[in-house]
Amino acid sequence: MYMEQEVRDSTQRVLDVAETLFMDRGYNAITLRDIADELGIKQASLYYHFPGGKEQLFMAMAERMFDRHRQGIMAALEAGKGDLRAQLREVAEWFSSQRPVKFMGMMHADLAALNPEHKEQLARKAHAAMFRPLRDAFVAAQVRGEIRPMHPDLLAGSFLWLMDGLNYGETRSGAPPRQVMAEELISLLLDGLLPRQAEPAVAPATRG
Amino acid sequence: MYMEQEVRDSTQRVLDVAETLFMDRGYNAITLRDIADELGIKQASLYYHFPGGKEQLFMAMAERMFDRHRQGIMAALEAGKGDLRAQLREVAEWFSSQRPVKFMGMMHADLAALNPEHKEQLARKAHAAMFRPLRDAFVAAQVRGEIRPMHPDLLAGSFLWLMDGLNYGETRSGAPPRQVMAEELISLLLDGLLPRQAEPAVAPATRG
DNA sequence: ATTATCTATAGATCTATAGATAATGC
DNA sequence: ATTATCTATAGATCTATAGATAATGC
Repeated sequence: MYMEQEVRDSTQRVLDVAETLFMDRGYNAITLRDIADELGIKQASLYYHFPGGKEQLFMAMAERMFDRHRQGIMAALEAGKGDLRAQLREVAEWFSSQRPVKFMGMMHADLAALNPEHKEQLARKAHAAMFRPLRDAFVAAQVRGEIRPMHPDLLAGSFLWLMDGLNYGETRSGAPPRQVMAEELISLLLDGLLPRQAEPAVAPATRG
Repeated sequence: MYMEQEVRDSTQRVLDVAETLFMDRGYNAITLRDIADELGIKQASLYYHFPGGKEQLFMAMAERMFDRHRQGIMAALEAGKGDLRAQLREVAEWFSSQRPVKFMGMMHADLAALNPEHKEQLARKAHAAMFRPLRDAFVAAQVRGEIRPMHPDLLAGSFLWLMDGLNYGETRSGAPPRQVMAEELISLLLDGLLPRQAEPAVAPATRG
């Protein structure tokens, strides 16, 4: 098992660097040379780890990333179970603990550069890892009556999209910290923008 | 003035194609050959219109696009003046009338490929064209008391970001039409997700 | 023997430049 | 003369392949 450990380590290091660079500047902007330089090795050496070249490296990086997020998101949803606001806070905290995802920037341009099978495969994985668990959480909250009925796909997409958005914009000097912005976004989603009336102790069961 | 008209026409055609391709797949994914092929001309001919090459072409395309959106967004805000929900609907309608912006996908990877001056210039223009008018509208709505106090930058960013998001995702077969999704997003922002109590005829002026 | 790297290089693009050509309108 | 295109090509990358080399652990 020593050998295998060894392999994992150096290959994981390649994936780490690939993830940083690809997520930051996109598939097309990053060359194998960029990745090799960052690792302090030669470009051709990457083919030892990924004989399929750039596309295989990208796929491996993306799949590892989605697996990690699937795990993190599901743990977050479990931790806040029964209370949507708590769940969303846990998910936001998970994201802020991670390298910025730039999930949508990736879905934008990067997927288009892959061959159709790989593209399909990654889109499916992204859906299962990030989208579906969140959508299920929104559906459950609707079943509990915690939130009003609304297209759960739209809700999951909006939440993910907004969380992802926090990772762009280079964090200007004047901007509040990410933690605060995430909390405000959750409040925006749940409470909305219109001023609230004083909350009654018990919600009336009225409906037109 | 005939000549100038002539020049505008063929150059505008180049910009039209450049906008479609660049916005769809990103700066790095699109080559000058792609653009020339789409136009039915040779790659070298593009240098007649843009001697500065690819980067100059991208800048001209982006600036034209932002000028157009500045105009459209300000007209939309004016049309719905005094009522934030009406304003947001008008802006959403404006966006749906336009080629998908993929504004954020662009800010993600594309800007990084430009030289620092161009990058700065474009970021500034994007801010003035799209962000600032919307932020001002949110501030005005807060002053009117139409919405609760909240960081207006975050609101403007979230709204733009969500509108932009509608342009990704390839519009699956099962998904509701963009028009409906935009309306739902506006309702999400303004009304929030929590179930509303029956609305009183007059809002109480209470505050802890 | 296996792991992880290297050098060298072929082949494919891509951007950009130089200079020629055809059509149009004075 | 101006406008808009073309051909040809230099120079710079980039991906990927072939085969050599050094270190480690049996």
